[in-house]
This record gives sequence, structure tokens and C-alpha cells, in this order.
Amino acid sequence: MPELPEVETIVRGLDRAISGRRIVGVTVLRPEIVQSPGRSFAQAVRGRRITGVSRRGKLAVLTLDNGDGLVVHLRMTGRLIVEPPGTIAPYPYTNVVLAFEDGSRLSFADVRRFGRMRLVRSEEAWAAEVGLEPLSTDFTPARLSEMLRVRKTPIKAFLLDQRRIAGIGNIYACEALWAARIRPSRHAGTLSKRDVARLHAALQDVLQAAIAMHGSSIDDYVDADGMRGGFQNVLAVYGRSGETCQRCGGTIVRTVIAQRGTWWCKKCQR
DNA sequence: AGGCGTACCTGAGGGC
DNA sequence: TGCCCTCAGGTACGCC
Repeated sequence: MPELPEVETIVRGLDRAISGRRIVGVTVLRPEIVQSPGRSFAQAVRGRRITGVSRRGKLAVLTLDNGDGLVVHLRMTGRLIVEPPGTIAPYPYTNVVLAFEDGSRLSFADVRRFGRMRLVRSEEAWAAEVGLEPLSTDFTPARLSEMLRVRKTPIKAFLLDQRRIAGIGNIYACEALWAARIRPSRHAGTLSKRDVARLHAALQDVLQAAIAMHGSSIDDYVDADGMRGGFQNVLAVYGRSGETCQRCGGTIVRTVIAQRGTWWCKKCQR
């Protein structure tokens, strides 16, 4: 489900909705979903106030007033939903509920139960494993070029590796490679300086455009208020096998790279 | 180092 | 209608 633009959208909504609220109740319906060092998750979280909600790669981070962080990975089908006071029925497939003092609550729901909610002492514990933020000023064509050099992995597999650049998933890897006119199976190290410049620009453009449209809702992504995104309506290649390329009139094909469905135009992506 | 298969889970959708 | 198969926005692990 969620890649950088979707998590960014969720996090912005959550920051507006629940920052400043105190957690007065914690219900863990699926213990395997939460991780917490030492004390029990519920004990460690209950009574804390949420001071802010932010994003790192595809991770949502709820910062608590004692400096701890609730790091949430939604994986494929996870949802973070804010429910107003008076809501009785539990959100479908809810695994963890944080209840606030005003009667509102945050539900972490996930049909497939791949998503995780982890309590961390400080950012150092996990931030080192997460790569560069593609929308930060640290991410420059020169840095990208340096990371790609001599690497033999297909460029698409490189883009999906969260330890290098954080936040790009299958949709936006496909879309950015189309925008940059680069064939997804190209070995990373073979990209020319021009290719790298186009890819760098394409990644930032695609991610920013998707954030502006509140992400892509292909199947089940919704933001913190349960609203769908709009970027699925403007996807150029993702999920469009057999359709005509809007740029060159070629045919969009589906292949498999790094075990993931990959959509691209055979004619104009080289 | 990196590719590949598999595992984790459930549900949707297509073909027959 | 219903059964069977494939696929899904992600990552981890073990094996070569």
C-alpha cells in the first residue's frame, strides 16, 4: 500500500489531528504487531502525550513527550485511522487502538497483518538503516550518481532498496523510470550523467506531484481521515499493461524485476 | 554483493 | 454460482 507520498499524506493528517493528545488507553488485539524493548508496549505508551507526527522514508513516527518514538510501518495494507469521540464500531481489521482523553482514538488496522508498530528509545536505534530522503536537499544528482556507480543491480531494484533511498516503492519506481525514459532493467552503473539527472528530477517531480494529490489509492490506501488519494488517476504506466504510452504511442508492457511487477514502455524507455 | 525462492497474510478479480 | 489461480502499494530470511 503506502509509499512516501501516501505516508506523507497520512502523517500530515495525523499531525493536525492528534498532536498534543494524551494516550489514556492502549488496546493490543494482536500482540505480534507491536514491539517494545523491556516493558510491555501498553505500559510504556499509556499516559504519554503525542508531541508530533512525522515521516522517515515509508515510516510514520509518533513522537511522545518523553522522547520515545512510536515507529509505524504500514507495509502493504496497514492503515492509521483517527476516529472521533463517540465512535462505537471498531474499524475493520483493527490490531491496535490508542484511546485519547477526549474519547477520540487512533486505530492501526491491517487486513494482512504485515504492518508493525515499534516503540523506540531514540531515532538512532533505527534511522541508520533508512536511506536518504529523496525530497531533501541532501539528495542531489551528484549523490545519486555516486550511489549508482559500478552497481550491477537493475536500476529499479536499486530504487526499491530502502537502505539507499528511502520511501520509493513499486508504483513510484515505475512512474519515475517512465518519466526519466529509463528502462527498469538497466544496470544502475550504466546510467549516463544525463540519465542520472533525468532520474533525479523525475523522482522528485513524481513524488511531489503525488503528495500534492494525496497519494495513490489503487486498492485500499486511505489517509488518516479515511479519504482516498488522487494520483492513481494520472499514473502513466503502473498497472497499465497493453495500454498506449501517452508520450510515444508505444505499448506498455509488464515484466518482473526483483520479484515485482514492473510496467514500462518498450519504445521510449531505454 | 546480489539474485532467487519463499514466507508472512487476506482478499479481489479473472478464467473457466 | 463457485472453484482455482494469480496478483497485490513490502520486507526478511536462507541459500547459492
